[in-house]
Amino acid sequence: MKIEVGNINIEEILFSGSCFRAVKEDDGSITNILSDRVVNIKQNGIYIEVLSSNNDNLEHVIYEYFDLNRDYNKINNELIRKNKDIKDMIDLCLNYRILNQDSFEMCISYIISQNNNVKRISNSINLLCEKYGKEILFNNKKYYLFPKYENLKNLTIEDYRKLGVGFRDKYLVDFIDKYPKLKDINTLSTIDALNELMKIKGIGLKVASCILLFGYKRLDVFPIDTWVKHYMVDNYNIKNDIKSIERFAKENFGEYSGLVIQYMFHSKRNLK
DNA sequence: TGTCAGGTCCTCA
DNA sequence: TGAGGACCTGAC
Repeated sequence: MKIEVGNINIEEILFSGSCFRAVKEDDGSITNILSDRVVNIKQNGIYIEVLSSNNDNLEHVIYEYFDLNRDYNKINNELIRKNKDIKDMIDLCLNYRILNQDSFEMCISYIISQNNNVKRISNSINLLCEKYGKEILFNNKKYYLFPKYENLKNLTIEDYRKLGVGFRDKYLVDFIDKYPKLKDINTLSTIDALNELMKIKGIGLKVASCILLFGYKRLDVFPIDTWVKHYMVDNYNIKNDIKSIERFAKENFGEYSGLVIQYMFHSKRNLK
């Protein structure tokens, strides 16, 4: 299916660090696993050619996943109007979008991500999917969907340890244990949603912020990791502590703080 | 061989 | 209340 996506760069978005399962193929296309299907995407200018294991509602699914219904031009103009000094950075990110990923998958992925590297995070997630996710045959190859709560509810610490998640095994057990009792995050304010997620062992402010940003479309969170800390201290001359950085982001970027942090990553990559 | 990785928890002062 | 060490393990 051919879909017009406009001025975005699929490869840069999928490999920007928030998606752990996309794979680049020899022909330049990218295969990725969404919550209910496998997709293979090849970009040609403002169009993408999508092959999928499931064609139901495919255009809508792609639009949602790449956040194509949101008016980024409007947001960018608003950000630049308030902060003229970030125009150059935003100009490097006009082809970037925040992915809308499955919230359950984001919770588990970002619990695994703490104090970890991307390669190892991907390995653990792929192992988890292979063992407990639904098998899908696509292009004569086996793929595995991310497991559902029901597939994981009886797993033990030892089961997780076998996936190479290390000390995060007990965090995953605690998450699955508390998951059915969690309040509906979509009905909560961002502050309440952060606090609700942080009731789970192994979810601190950074992981909770990432979950809200990539799993719940909340652009007003600011996931501050060591990298963002360095960037903010170097570029904005702020004190090197989370509270100062948080205050600065809130005052300057407001409801789009999370998006601006992603722009910081993305522009830095584009400058390299 | 040692350090580090897109943090969080726990202990102790 | 906050500073600092411990934590799995594979990549570099």
